[in-house]
Amino acid sequence: MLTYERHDIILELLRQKRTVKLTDLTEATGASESTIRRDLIELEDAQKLKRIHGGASLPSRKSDEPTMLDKKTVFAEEKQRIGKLAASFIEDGDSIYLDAGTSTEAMLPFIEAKDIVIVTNGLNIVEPALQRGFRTYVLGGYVKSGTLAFIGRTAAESLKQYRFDKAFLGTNGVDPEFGFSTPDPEEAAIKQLAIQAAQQAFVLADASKLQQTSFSRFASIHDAALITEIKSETELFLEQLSEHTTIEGVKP
Amino acid sequence: MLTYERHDIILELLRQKRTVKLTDLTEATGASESTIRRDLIELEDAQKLKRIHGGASLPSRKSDEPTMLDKKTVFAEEKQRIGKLAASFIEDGDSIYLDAGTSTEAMLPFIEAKDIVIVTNGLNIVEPALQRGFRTYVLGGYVKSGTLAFIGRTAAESLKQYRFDKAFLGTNGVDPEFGFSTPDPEEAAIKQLAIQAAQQAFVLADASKLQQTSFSRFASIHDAALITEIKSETELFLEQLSEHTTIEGVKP
DNA sequence: ATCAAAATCAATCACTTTCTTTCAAAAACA
DNA sequence: TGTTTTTGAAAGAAAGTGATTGATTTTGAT
Repeated sequence: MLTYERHDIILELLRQKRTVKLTDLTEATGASESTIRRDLIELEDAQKLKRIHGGASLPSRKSDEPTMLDKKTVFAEEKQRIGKLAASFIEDGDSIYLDAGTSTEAMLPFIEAKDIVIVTNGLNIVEPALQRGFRTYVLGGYVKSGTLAFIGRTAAESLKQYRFDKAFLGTNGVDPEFGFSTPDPEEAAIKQLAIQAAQQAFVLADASKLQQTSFSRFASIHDAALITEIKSETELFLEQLSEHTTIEGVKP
Repeated sequence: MLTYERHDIILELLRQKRTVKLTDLTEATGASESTIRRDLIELEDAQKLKRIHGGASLPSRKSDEPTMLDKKTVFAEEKQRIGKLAASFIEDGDSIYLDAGTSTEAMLPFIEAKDIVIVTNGLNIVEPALQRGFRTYVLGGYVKSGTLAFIGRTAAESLKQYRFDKAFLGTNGVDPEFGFSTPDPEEAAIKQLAIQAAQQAFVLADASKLQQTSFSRFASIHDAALITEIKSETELFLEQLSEHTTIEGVKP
């Protein structure tokens, strides 16, 4: 087997799994440990991966230390661009639903429309919304500690009292066939009801959510418009997706 | 398992739950306590989390807003004493209602009862309640920007779904004839309903609220027990009042 | 408040796994 | 064939792991 074939196998496995064990690589390639180790050293020199005890992982973007911090800020900037785009769809006098989550929270600073009414199931939405002077209503119900979202029967009942011009939702997965999905079935149920109560529905998704599926589906692709960021690595996927729904994309 | 995978699991659990116990992590990862401890030390060095006795928590964000903090410290000690006394009435398995406001919020750190359910109409109550691991439900409805209280028709409707062992309420006025009162009629309405839905009702009042009346009455003196602090200047008033209702007082 | 019991922690040891270094055999190339 | 490159194996070094011990902190009861 040629050297570069092994390298390709290693990098491909790494892309799939984010971290790989040395034994995974020896099995996948049929080469000995020594050989794989030498491959890893070469690939690390080429900055294609980072060697860790027991295997390898994807390289950290910048100098080793502020990995997480960078990730957060980069992530935050993407969320803000998506939030700004989403906010631009809100018009004066609209009644809107804002799902719990950081994506929808990022919309608030960019909302310029006047006299709007906000309904939300997200604890994190309430304070920023009030601070900006919006009339704000919340669904009641059980508070899920992880996402600070109101879920359950009471939340669903509350939702039936409202009709929205627009609903904005977060998601954990976007897939052409499975549609939009999220890990918690209870949260999915609320999202579903919110979409039903809205004339227009928008799903906000950063690039990491594309081509993913999560446990509970809450809408099919054509039930809501997708608001996301167009990156080179997702461009093809989004193009295919655009046959099934509206896509509003910003470029970084 | 690779070290990095464990680290990811730890951080993910932490994001979900805000605080994690060591035993949670050993179960989730299958690693020993020693290993998890070492992981936590590494992650703390990397500022990814803060180690606490028994586990880990998210690193403290930014310092709290000075205005709110200042406001709290002024009345903090009296409120805490009252809160502690009020919390002592809560028993294992109770379902309790906590009114919006700082007085009731001050109870939370002192609640020792297990398996309680908390229902509240106060945004400020939710996060501290979740942080202490209580099952928490909120009323829905309109959010009043001043007090961060949920009020209005929806809140009232939500309230009808619950029955409480005990309800704890704030007040702006305590008067032998006019009873307990508060400036906002909408908030008064919610308080009234909460008292009706509870087997026992407690009103928390610091000394500044005694011998005061406010615009909207929500209960007469004998509808609820009063929890307050006995100071020399209010001693006489409280003695007179004790003919009409139960008074639970702490001394400074 | 004070004390004892329980839980949690830090430090250490023995053991396992993984890593580096080294060397010789196999493969590739001229 | 002779030379270079690649490969696999082996030995000692380094790192990671789990269990144990005694110290520290927290909890509960008096």
